Amino acid sequence: MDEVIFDFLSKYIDLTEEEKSILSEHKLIRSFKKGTLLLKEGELAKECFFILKGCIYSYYLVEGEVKVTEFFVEKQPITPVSYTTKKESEYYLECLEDCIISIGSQERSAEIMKKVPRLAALGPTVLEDELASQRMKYDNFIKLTPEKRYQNLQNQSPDLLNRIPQYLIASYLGIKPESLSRIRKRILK
Amino acid sequence: MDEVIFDFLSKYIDLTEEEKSILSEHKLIRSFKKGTLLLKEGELAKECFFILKGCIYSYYLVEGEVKVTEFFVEKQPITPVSYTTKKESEYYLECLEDCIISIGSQERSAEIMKKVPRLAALGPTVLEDELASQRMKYDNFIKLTPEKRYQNLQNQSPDLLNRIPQYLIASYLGIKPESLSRIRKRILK
DNA sequence: CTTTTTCATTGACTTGAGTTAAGAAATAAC
DNA sequence: GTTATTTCTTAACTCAAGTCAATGAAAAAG
Repeated sequence: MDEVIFDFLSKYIDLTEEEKSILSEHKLIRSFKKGTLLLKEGELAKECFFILKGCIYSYYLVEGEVKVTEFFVEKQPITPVSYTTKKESEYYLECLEDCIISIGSQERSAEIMKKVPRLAALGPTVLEDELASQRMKYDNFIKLTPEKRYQNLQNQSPDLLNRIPQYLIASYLGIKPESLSRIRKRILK
Repeated sequence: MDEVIFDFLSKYIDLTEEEKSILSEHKLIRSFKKGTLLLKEGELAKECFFILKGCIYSYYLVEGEVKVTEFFVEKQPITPVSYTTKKESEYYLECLEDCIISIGSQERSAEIMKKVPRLAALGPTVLEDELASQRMKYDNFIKLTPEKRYQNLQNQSPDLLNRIPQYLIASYLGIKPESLSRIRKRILK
């Protein structure tokens, strides 16, 4: 299970066996049932997450309507805006499947940094990556029609389409489930 | 003119007069005429910018169509994605007005960091701020209709509406100029 | 296995944005 | 100040997404 974490970190840094075992000691891993809310609107996020198994999605509730902004799966870190800004969260984080998650906190991070100082340098890099992908996400949304967005999703992460109910995919694409149904029908021809 | 820079930096750090004068010495300031392209699609961004005066916008060209993603005005830093990723830019940066801009580069940043080491700590913070605002931008786009987006813009940055031609505002909102015209008419009632 | 609930599809209709084209208004150029 | 160019508005029409409602399919609960 730890391999999932090390695999993620290997993109940024080569860890020694010693360092890996320090990380293994310090990590906090928990399981959550499908439907569990990891973060609610109005709450302060005191934790950040790394998905070992399962799937999580973030959404706003706008006038009673769910507006999905992102899906997260294995090997992805989730740093809630509220975790960095220390302000109340405006969105929800919910488990879409039964999940196994590694949980981070400011204290635990500080502790680990002390023992593996090399990890500190990695912070800004991960930030940069997240900023870049966030921009891409926005830019794609601006540039493409719902239909193109769906086709993009099909090509870039076909796994998500098999794993996630269509009404949530629709919301993520910025349309209603009925419209997604029609788009799918249109594409088949 | 330097005051614009110090004013921006004061959000993150209190500089001594000495430090300020070091910055003043090292900065590179240039003027550009309206219409100048600071970055083109396919180019590698070797510079980042800080606007002292004027207005810049970023846009994609999708099948001959301009898709505006952002407007930048005084006191705003612009770090092109291409500057951090070192890959060819996918979008353009263009001066919407005559501009006075402070220009940054990796080399010059490194030099300044050497003389004012305290500035280094500021990097991740600025990154975090940018990530947060980028996320907000995306989330607003997802959550709101074009009409609401326009009203938001009216409330949050009325200055932009007076400064920027409406057909670019329309593009920024994700609609055509004709639709924005109609929205404005609808709102007036 | 059966029932219940949730999710996906379809159809008829409404609504708002896109398109095309024309003309008015505002800016820039001379 | 006049002309030329760019920008904004309006109108008629098309089209895709929203809405409402019904039905069918799939998944969860019993």
